[in-house]
Amino acid sequence: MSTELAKVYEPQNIEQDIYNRWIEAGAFHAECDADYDGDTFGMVIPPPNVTAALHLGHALNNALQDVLIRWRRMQQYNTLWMPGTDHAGIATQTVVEKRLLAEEGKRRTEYDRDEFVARVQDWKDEYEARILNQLKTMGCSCDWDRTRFTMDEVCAKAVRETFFRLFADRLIYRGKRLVNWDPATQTVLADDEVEHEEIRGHFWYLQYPLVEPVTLPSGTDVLPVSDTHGRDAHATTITHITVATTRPETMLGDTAVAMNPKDPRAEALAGRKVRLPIVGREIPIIADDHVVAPDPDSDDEKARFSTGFLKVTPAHDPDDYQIGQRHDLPMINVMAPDGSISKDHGWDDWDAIANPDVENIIGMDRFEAREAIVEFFRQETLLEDVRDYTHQVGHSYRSHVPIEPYLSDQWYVAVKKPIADVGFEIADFETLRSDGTVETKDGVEFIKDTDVPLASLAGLALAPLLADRLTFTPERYTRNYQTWLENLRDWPISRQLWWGHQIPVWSKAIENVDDLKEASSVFFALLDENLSNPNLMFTAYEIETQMTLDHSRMRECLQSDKLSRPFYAFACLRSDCANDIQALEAAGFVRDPDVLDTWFSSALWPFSTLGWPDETDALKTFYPNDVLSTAREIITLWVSRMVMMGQYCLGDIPFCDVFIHAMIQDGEGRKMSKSLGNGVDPLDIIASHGSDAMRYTLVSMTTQTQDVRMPLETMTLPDGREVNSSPKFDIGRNFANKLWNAARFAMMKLQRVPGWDHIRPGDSLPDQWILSRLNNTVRDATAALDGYRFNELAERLYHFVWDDFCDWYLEISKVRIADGESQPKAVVAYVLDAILRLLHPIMPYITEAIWQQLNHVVPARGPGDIEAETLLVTAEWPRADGEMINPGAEGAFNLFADCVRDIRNVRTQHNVPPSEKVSVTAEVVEGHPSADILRENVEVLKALAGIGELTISGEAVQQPGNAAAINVGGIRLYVLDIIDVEAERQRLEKEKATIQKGLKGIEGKLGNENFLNKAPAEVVQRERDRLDGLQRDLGAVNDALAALPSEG
RNA sequence: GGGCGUUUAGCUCAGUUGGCUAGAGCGCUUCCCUUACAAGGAAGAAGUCACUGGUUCGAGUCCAGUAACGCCCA
Repeated sequence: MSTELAKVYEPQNIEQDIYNRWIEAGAFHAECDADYDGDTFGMVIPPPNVTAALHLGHALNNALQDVLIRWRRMQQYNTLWMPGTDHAGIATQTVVEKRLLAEEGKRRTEYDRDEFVARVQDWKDEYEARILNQLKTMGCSCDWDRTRFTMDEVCAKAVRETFFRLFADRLIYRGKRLVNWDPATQTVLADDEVEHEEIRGHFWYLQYPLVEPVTLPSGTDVLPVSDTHGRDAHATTITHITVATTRPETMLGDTAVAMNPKDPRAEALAGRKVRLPIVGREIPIIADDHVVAPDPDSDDEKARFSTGFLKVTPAHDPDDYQIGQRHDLPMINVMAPDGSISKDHGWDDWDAIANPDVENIIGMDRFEAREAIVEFFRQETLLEDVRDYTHQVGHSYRSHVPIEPYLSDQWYVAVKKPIADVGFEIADFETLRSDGTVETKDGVEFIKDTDVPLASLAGLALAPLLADRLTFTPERYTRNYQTWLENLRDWPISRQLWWGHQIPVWSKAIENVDDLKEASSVFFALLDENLSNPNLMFTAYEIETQMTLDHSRMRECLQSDKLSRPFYAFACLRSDCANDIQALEAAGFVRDPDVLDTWFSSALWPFSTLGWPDETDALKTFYPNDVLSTAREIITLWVSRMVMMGQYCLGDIPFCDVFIHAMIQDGEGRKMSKSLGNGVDPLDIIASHGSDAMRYTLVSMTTQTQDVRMPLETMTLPDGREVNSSPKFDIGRNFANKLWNAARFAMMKLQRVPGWDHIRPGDSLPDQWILSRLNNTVRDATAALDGYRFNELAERLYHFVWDDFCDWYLEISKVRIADGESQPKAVVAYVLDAILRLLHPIMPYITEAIWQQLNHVVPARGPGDIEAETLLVTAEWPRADGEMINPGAEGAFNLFADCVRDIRNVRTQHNVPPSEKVSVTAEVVEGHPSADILRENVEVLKALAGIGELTISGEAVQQPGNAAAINVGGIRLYVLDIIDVEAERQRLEKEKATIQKGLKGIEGKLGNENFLNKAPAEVVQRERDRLDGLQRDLGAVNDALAALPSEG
């Protein structure tokens, strides 16, 4: 490295080299020793999806994490920041499918599974490399040797083990349920993968003819749907009823019409039948409390639109599903997985009802079918009305198409089922019991006021929060987490995808005794004489009742050789033991083709990455971790499940602090996204501004709010590309440049630096002051980090460096060094040293670069004259020395600085060019500290304020004519030979007005009896002191005004 | 419908337990290419702290309500 620093900071020249040095030094690598008993600090990276390269949100989150880990590393903790990526099942599969379709014109189903997965693997390899490179470019100090991927062998083992344990604990079951189905990607989605969007749709009012006309008793009028229809209110015989629906296409699967039992018409109508148009199916009218009675004046929108009759489609609507369960209605599924109308997926009465009208609709897409059906009703004059209706419709968070409630077999995790044996002492349980936040119902402990059993997966996740062991910053997110868990439903974990962890369950339909025999032979073959096999777990699911058979029942069936009802037999394997698989498959068992929800593997991330279920040293050293930093939208999807699984698998929470960072929006408050074209690529910012500048800006923007806006502008990179950027990043770039130049200047001056032990900073006001400021800064910066107050950290350091160090201390040092003093050199070296340490977590590259140079120039600096550490990355974080915090010196220095500022102000007001020296007479009060302050810093004052002649007088001075008078805390300064009397008068009048404004406020307070009586004495005293000061200032201004030569 | 957030200078935002003559960065005005830095220096202008009430000696800060915008959940 050259001894000279470039004039302008050019990050591109140094970042790569410095990163390599850190890697070579192994600075990011955590040594794991199970016996290590020092402080550890661990974090896992929220594994970025391999779907796409990182965006600015990632840059923010990872910058914050890097700040934390670097800070703790400097505090000499044994630190681990675990890196890696997430396979992001549905998302990645979707983008790869799109690419294959675009580039090769082939659909997924035209490949076989292995072939397709290999293509996704290629994509993953490409993006994983890109992502890791992005992180490294940003300066992230992850332990790269440990980089994991949610589908690699280590993580897969943890997934497998967890699945097996859950399965063995009867917490995983298979069920036919109405799920959130994405017809585009053709997979089930969890509730939280569904986004609700406001849609302008319609309510269609469809008439269903009654099989026989019904006469209503008088006084039970059919309420008109709309006034324009002017139905005869006295009619008592009706031939049809009218249902209102937003999804007419589902009528093909209607199996009832429901009405509220309190509806006056219900008595006459319930139990009657209607004939479903198109389909011809006869379906009953039933009474169910769920139905909302019509009320045109209601606040409830549903009531305003309701006719009182609800078409019931149990296979295509969650509410209808519930009604169907209550009334034992048939479930008729009229759709194929792609959302088209189909007779082949559970349309049980097809043979009975098939007719040309309905056959015509088969094969149509659901939206096409909707139009066709509406048209049919219109043609048949059965369409009574169409009304506009704006409502929330669930959309897939991946494909963005409307979700279809769809009946299908899925695997679930039972989140509120009591766990027979948790297997660990959960510390939180005892805390909650003694808090009284546990109540026992029917022998089961519940978390108070919830239906969450303490010893359930939801309970395990909730307990540490309620016991205050898990905390969120900002605190308000606690509630998100809590309410979500309290209202949690079972977690559907199977996904109809190829990219992911394939479910380790083999199944076989047991329909007759031969099946049973075949199955039992393989069961017994795989069990040992104790009827056990640690690698194997059986369970079963009765097809008719949809009930999971318990273990003893199954064994009964097996041993009795009798089969009362058909069922599915399931075998879960803990590992892919070839022997077991072979035996199962030979007996007709087939492995479930589905894969697990991505979040299942993400939930294990904090310990799967550490090698669990093996008892590795890494696990012993770093589990539990300390902090998780992430975005708020995955608190439920991810954070809660990590806690759940950490507790379930290891008996402890994976981290105790969760920091939720803000979402970066564009200048208009919109989410950044590719489709809007308002995304920002971190690498572009790094290319133009440098990594440190980007990091500094992001950190300084991190307040406790939910969103931050980033006004965008287009920028041209050196390579000519036009990219999105933001003027905000200039903040960081300018600051980096300032620091660079300050260091450059300092090091130009740092020859023959005296040892710290040979200087006496206590003798010099500027030295005392800067050291006091420094130690305040160290204290505040550390406290800010402790409290995750990132913006405070950034701003505190900014102002210390720029204002205190550069604008004042260095400027003063120039004068003193020129004057032959060497002491400021030692102080500069020491303060710069501390600045580099303090800024390193935010701006690692530039600080390390300067550090290397400083080590070269002044290897030992600061108290003790100890040689500084070779690398800043592992150097020690400064500790605040309370002895050096000196409010007296700070006050004195402020007085001095005010003198400088006021003289400069006067110069500007009177248009004195910077090059021109002025003469100043200062009148001080002998014996007052201010007298010494001026006398001891004469040369500095002269230089900073551009003074030629400076006279300091302890005697009262007659205000010279042609002089501007300044009053600073008891010092009177006369700037001589100021010629512009009018400008001076204006300046003084303005000052007077300011003083009077202040006086008015204070006098108001002090004139208020209540203030004097009720406000704390110290506040009253402070006001009195301020009053004195202002009155003195006012007197001085008045004197000065009086002394001005009269006009003309 | 339930929950949360935001509303402070032209823009982006700070403002800890109420004590404020309300701050920062950018932008703006004036001067300065002064031997670290023009990505800089010096000086300056700029705000009924969304609105309405209340509590208090005292409210940007606490409470209640209103409005606008945004996010999450159902």
